[in-house]
Amino acid sequence: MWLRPRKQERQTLTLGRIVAEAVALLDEEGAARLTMRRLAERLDTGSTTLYWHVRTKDDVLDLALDAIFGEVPVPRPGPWRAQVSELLAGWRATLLRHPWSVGLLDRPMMGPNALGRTEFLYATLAAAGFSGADLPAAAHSLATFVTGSATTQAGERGGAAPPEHLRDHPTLAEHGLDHDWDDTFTRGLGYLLDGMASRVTRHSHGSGQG
Amino acid sequence: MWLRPRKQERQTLTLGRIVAEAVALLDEEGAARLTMRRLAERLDTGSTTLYWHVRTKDDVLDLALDAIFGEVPVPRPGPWRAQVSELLAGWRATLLRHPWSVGLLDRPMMGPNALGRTEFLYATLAAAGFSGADLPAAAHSLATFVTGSATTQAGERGGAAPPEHLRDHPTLAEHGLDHDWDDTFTRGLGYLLDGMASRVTRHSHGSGQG
DNA sequence: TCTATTACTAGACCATCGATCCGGTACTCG
DNA sequence: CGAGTACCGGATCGATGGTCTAGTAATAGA
Repeated sequence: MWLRPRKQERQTLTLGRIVAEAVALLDEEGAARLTMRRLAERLDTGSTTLYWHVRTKDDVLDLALDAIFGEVPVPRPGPWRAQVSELLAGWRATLLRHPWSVGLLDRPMMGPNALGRTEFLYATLAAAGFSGADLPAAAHSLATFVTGSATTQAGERGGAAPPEHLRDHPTLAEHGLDHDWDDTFTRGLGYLLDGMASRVTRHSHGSGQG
Repeated sequence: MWLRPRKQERQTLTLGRIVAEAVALLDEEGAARLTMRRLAERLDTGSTTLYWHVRTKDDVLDLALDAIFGEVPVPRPGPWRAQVSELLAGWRATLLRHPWSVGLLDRPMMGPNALGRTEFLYATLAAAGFSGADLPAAAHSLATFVTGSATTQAGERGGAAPPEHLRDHPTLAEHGLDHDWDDTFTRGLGYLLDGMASRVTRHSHGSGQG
């Protein structure tokens, strides 16, 4: 009776609390150790209760993924190239801050936070002069570039390749092992933006088809 | 007695057969339904037996992923831009032909087939004039581009976003919903290669630092 | 021909997982 | 006060990844 916790002291379970705790658990222990039971335990409740707020475990993952997209700052107005660079840098930082996220990058990202950033990207590029087929191509190229880059970097951790394999791959062994990931990202993004910029300046009056 | 299968008729279990059957199972039913038991059943053996040839289920996945990389054709000699385009087109086609693969693209890809393609990419770019920090940057940009592009496309399947969400995202709604994935890929790769080409022609005598 | 060793197979089993059944509790509205 | 509703959770189900341990077929050595 007296041991029974008073309802008012105990925070009521909300979907927001579930998602926040899921992100914390994922950050601390990784995707493989996210369990409905463990998540419920951290929320001081039974695993069954979670299913009142959520339909499946996949829902939790979708929600958690979109939640961290909310951390990506949306740049203030400015030159389109600076805006894009800033958005992508923040995006990449968020993905790397939550390494479990890269394992979830398959699956449609249709949450409000993800859609908001994508909309910003589209709008920025449209304002910069991209139109027709160039607009989705440019937007997807950039989005693809961040997610792919973060995926590669986050997956690479844990030691280099065994020497036996690398003996047959001289160029790879010489340049590919340890390198500055930040520089690689910035430099690669530079290539992409350079190519995009030359396209938009040359074709600012319309969109090419081939 | 007579029902007992003769040993000679029954094919002996090899790691190669396991991997081949795993790829077939993944192709047919997807990653979620790959089970050691189900895989064993298809091979007409017990699930325990698989663990003699393989340490964990993750091993099977690593092996299967590298196996399909073996399907990616390595281009014959030619201009570097054509070689890169051909390699990436084949790479992308393979990933899309085995949609489960994009969910495995986190995790280090250190199998012989993956390393071989990466080595080819490095070597081609090195021969094209990329050096210093530009070499890993260019190679990673391209690898990142294919994997990210295939991931986005394979994950997007299954219907567009609910209209309620899209109402707040006009630019996205207008251009982003249905588009030609092949064209988007080719065009985006064009941006990237354009940017890379201008870099290598201008700096063919050395590598820049900024 | 007997025996020891090696390569391989598999049934029973364990802890754990996602998800559900069904019985509760507490608050609200009439 | 009584009925309805939003929320909670113990027990449980089927399935999973992986191990223990007992086995079998084939070969090598004497």
